[in-house]
Amino acid sequence: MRRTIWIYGLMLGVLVVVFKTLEYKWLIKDLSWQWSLSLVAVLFMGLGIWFSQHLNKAKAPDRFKVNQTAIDTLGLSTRELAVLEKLTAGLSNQQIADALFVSVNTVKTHLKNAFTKLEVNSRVQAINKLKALQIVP
Amino acid sequence: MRRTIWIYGLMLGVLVVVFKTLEYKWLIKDLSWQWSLSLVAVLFMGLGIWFSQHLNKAKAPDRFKVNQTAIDTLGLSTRELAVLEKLTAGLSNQQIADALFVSVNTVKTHLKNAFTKLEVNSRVQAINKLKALQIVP
DNA sequence: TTTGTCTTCACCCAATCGGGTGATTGGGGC
DNA sequence: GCCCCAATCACCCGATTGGGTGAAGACAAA
Repeated sequence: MRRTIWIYGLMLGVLVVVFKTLEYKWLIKDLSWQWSLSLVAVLFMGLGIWFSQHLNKAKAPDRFKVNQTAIDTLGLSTRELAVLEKLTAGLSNQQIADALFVSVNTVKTHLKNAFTKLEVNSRVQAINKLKALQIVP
Repeated sequence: MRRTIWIYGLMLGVLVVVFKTLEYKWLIKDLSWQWSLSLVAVLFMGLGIWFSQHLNKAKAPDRFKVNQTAIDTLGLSTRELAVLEKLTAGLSNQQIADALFVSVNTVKTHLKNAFTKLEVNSRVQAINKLKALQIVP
């Protein structure tokens, strides 16, 4: 939002410069009134499109925002989240254990507790719920 | 793309009308040169932003389009796809069997073949690959 | 200090899953 | 007619998973 304000401010500044330039007809002394006007119109329409695209692109690559509220209400711990993240990547319990430098039993415990908190009873259901709750991308 | 062309054509039409209006100063006879120019600039920048947003919104509702090409190159059959779809929903083999009115063994066979074609060896990996290939949402 | 939570690990057991082999049926194409 | 392939099902086996119980250390809060 602050970004938008800055951009509009900048646009107004540019506007002033262009007007001053046109006012004294430094560059366009040979151009007629209509032509200079259309130039300005096209220029600013282009700028509008460009800025809009830019703003959109800035927020469009729908970068994932973790839903911390959901994590808190579910009561998922740090370690449980780490295990779930690996789970989402398609790793087996043994692979998760290797990745996190813990025993398979530990991974199983974390997953058991996480499943209980998520109210699911399979890995795929867990993943679907995590995605639905915006806890993982 | 054709849509864009239409819009730009329309914009040019509006441009002409505005210029004619300004040329004869029907509405702005009391306005100074700078003010009318800034009016045009702001107006067209706004139009540019508006059109850009509009175009973006038109294509943004990223509704899912099945990647039939990927399905064909992988050689996934109709039944395999049906099973994979249920799999994605988080169903167990038995639940898939009940949903599709076939035996669990059949489901297992389809899944086995599908896994081979997808070059994966677990349900979660299969889901990840299917999503990456845009075969399921 | 006691309590509670998080993290770690172990053992057990039933259910499920992944993977292999083999067989039958029906439809389409040669 | 013959062949191929999708679809269906069966059986087997080892690996994995889901779920239960228990316990120990660490650490923060009461």
